[in-house]
Amino acid sequence: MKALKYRPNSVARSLVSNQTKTIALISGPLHNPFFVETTTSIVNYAEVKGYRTMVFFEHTDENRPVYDAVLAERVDGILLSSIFRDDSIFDELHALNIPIVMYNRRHNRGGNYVEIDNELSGSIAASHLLELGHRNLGLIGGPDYTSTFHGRKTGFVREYERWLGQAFPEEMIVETNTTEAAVHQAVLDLTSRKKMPTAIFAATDAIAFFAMDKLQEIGYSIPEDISICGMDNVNFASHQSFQLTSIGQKGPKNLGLIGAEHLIDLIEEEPLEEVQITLEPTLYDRKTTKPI
Amino acid sequence: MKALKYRPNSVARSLVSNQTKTIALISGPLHNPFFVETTTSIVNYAEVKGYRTMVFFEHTDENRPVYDAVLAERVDGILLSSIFRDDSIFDELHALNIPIVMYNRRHNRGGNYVEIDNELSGSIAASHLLELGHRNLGLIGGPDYTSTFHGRKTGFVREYERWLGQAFPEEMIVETNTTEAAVHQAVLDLTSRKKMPTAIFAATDAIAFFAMDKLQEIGYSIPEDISICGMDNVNFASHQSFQLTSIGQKGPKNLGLIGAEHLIDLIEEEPLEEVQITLEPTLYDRKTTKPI
DNA sequence: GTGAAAGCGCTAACAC
DNA sequence: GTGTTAGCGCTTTCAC
Repeated sequence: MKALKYRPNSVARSLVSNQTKTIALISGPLHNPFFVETTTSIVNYAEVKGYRTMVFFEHTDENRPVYDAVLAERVDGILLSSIFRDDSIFDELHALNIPIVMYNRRHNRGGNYVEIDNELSGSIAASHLLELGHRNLGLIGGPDYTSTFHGRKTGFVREYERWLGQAFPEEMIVETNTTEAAVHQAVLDLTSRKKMPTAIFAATDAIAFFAMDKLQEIGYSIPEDISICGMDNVNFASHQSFQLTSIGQKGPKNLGLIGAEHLIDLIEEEPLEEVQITLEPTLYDRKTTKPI
Repeated sequence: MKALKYRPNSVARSLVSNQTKTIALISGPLHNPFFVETTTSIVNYAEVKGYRTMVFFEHTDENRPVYDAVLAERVDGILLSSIFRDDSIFDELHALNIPIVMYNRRHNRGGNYVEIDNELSGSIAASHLLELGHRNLGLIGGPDYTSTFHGRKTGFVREYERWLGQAFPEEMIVETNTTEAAVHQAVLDLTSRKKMPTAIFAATDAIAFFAMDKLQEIGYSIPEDISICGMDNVNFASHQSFQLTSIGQKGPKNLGLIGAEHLIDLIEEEPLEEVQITLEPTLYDRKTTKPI
C-alpha cells in the first residue's frame, strides 16, 4: 500500500544499527593525477560494495579542519593518503576504534597501510639516470615529513652515493609543497645553480608535469636539454604529448583500490591481522630521459 | 568531566534535526579534467561551509545504481552534472523535496542549473576553424541526449552552414561515450574518411587529449597535419606540452563551484527563485589550431 | 506466526 | 536558569 511512497530513513537506521555504510576518504589533491585514479577506484569500489564515500581533500597548509570534520562524523572506516610520518592525528583517528587504512603514505608506527617501496623507487630513478651517463642530478620532491618523499629521496641519494662514492650535493635537492607555483620556483632554482642539472628526478608525476611546463616555458627542450624522470606512472604519463619516463607499481590495481578492498574487509570481517603491503616498483622507460 | 572523551553522535543529531549537513555530488568521471576541477572546488567549498560531500561518479553505461544509492540516502541537497536532457530521474530527484542544482548539463524542464552557453561555444569553435581556412571539419562529441553535446553540435553545425551555405556532412560527426577507447576509435573513423578532416572540434578537452594521443600515435602532427580545438579550457590545456586551443568560460569560478554556492544558499535560505545561469564562452587561442 | 514495546543518542519543549 | 521528558524513525526483542 505504501508501496509507491515510502523511503526508509537511513539516518534512523544508522542510529540503531550503529553503522552508516559510509567511509571517509581523505585524499591528496586531484591536481595530482595519482589521486584522480585512486579516488575514482575507491569511490566506485565502495559503491559496488554498498558503501557511500565521504570525500575530503588534504589541505596544503593545515589539515586540522579536515580531520575535525572527519572526527565529528560517524563513518564505518577511514581511508587516508595524507598522513605524515609522525602525525599526531594517528592516535586520534585510532581512538575512534574503527578500521583505518592508509594508502600511498604511511605512518612511522605502522597501522594498516598500502604503499609502494619508495626507497627502491628512488634508487631505481637514480640508477636509471646514472646509467644514461648523467652525473649532475637534481631532485624536486615534497615534504620530508611524508613517508613517500622521505623514502624516495633517501633511495635516490643512497644510490647516487653508492655509484659515485661521493655525497649528493644538498643544493640539488629542492623540497616543495608540490603545488604548481612551488614546483615552478623549484625549476627556477635548479636551473640557476652554478652547475645546472642535466637530469631531474621529480618525485611524483604531478611534479614532473609542472616542472616540464616551466622548463619548456623558459626555453628548455625535454629530453634534449634536460632529462626528466617522474614517479607514479600515472595514465597521462604515457600520453604521446608527454611520454614521461616514470617509476610505478607493476600490478593493475592502484594503491587506493587495494586500500579500499582491505578497508571494507576490515569493516565486515573480524579484524584479523594488520594489513601492511609494500608494492614493488619498476621503471617505465619512455621519452623524457635520454643519454647525456 | 566527560571533557576528554565525549564525541556527539552526528547520526542521532541528524535524526532529530532532520538535516545531515551532507550534500550528494554526482559527478562526471575524473578522467575528464573538467570534473577534477569542479569536484575539487565543490568539496572544498562545502567543507568551508560546514558540509560533507558524498561523492558518486556517473557510470558510462547505466546510472541507476548510482541514483538508487543517492535516493536511499538522506542528504541536504544534490549537485549533479550527469543528467540527460530528458531524464526521468529529474522527477524522482525532485520528489525528494530537497534543493537540487545541475551543473554543466541541464534538463529540458529547467530546474536549477549552471551551464555554459553550449550553442554559442559550438559556433565559436566553427567560426574559429573556418576563419583559419579549414573547410573540411570533423566533430567528436558525446551523447546527443546530453544538453552539452547537443548544444555544442547544434551551434557548430549551424555556424558551418551559415558560413558555407551547405549542409554539414553527417559522416564527419562522431558521437562517442567519451571514453578513451571510443575516442580513439572515433579518430580512426574520421581519419579514414575519403576526405579526411583538416580540423577537428573535440567537444571537451578530455576528448581532445584522447584524440591528440591517438592522432600522434598513428603519425599525425598537431597542428601541422590537423588542427584540434577543444572545449572547457581545462588547466592542462595551457600546459606547454599541449597548448590546446579551447573554448571556455570567462570568469574564474568553475561551474561546479557556482553550483555549490547556489546549492548551499538554497539549503540555508528560503527557496527564493530558480537559479538558471548560462555563462558566456570565449576562445582561448593557443597552438593546436593553425591556418590551413 | 503477528504485534507491541523498548531503546539507539540526541534536541527541543516544557516544567520547576 | 536548571532539570526532566518526549520523540525523531528505525530495528530488535519479547510477549502472545
